[in-house]
Amino acid sequence: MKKTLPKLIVIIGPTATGKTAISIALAKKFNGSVVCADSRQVYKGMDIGTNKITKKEMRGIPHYLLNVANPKRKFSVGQYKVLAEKAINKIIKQKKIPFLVGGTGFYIQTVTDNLILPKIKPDWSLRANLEKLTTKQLFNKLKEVDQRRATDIDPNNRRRLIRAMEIVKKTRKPITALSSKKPDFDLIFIGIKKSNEEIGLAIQKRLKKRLKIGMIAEVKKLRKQAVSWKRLEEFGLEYRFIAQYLQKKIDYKEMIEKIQKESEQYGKRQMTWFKRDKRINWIKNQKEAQKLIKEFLFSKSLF
RNA sequence: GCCGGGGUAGCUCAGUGGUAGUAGCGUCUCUCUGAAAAAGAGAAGGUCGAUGGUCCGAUUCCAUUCCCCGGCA
Repeated sequence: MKKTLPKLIVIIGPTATGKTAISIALAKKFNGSVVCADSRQVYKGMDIGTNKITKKEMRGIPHYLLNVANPKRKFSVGQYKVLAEKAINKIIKQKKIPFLVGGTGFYIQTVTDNLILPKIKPDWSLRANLEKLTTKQLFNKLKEVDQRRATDIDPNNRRRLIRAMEIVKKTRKPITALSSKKPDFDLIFIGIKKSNEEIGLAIQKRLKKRLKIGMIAEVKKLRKQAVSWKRLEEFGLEYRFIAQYLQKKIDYKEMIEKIQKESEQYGKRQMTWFKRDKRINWIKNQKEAQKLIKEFLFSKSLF
């Protein structure tokens, strides 16, 4: 007898496709709570710039994994996975349906595929040291200490090389094969797809609106809270270019153009990630999603 | 109208008498196990404004012509 896993509904899609609106409607309909999967919305005080849902827009649906990190500190997938699973289990205990909603593919995958991440936290001073080596040196070093990982890693990708070295140095042994456990949930993936043109227009519209309601002021406020310019640059998109604008490195028009363009590119990159996952049911509208979820939740399992 | 600068990849520009550049940006494809709005890889695009001439050979030299920019009038 196969034990039945708790159900998890995953809603993904690139930026500006209306994930938020659809997820609220669906959560309302199916007694759900939302777990956000967005690598920037986890930070406190980053609301307008990340397009974070407002209290009002939630319409009473509980949201988890928003505002769980301090923007001055670095947050990462490892932390995300722990917190997200905790939230999902809490929702299940309340006899509600968890909706995992967001655009950060890696964060989502870590939960849906139950990836086993090496339990080594980032060590920023070690990384700074390794950063001094050339890419080739890093790769050769890794080959010495961990043959296996050296065969499947991208030898040009310094960031990955450094991470791999970090793990070996801390554990003092080679990295075990990358792996995942059996998933903890019965999953359905719903993807919201739109044309690049539609996305471009939606980005434009929402950018205009957010500038009006104080997106620049939000960045100034973060600065007052001692978030460095460098840190703001790291966040990318609106935070990066507003920071550059406030430092007079670019003018207002340029700021808008860059946010627009890079947001569009970001959306395409998100699609590159999502396209690989054949489990995703791509939908055009809310109705299709509703139908899929209804079947998923109520039809008797055939196994 | 005169003087000067320019018209080469979607854009900004390199460049050379023997049919153009590993250029930057963009575009497309892709990778992805603790920075993921991150980081990395690959590919496709021009026949060098137009016409005529010199030359074995012109994108490169010459002439004419069209267009753009700056200055003078």
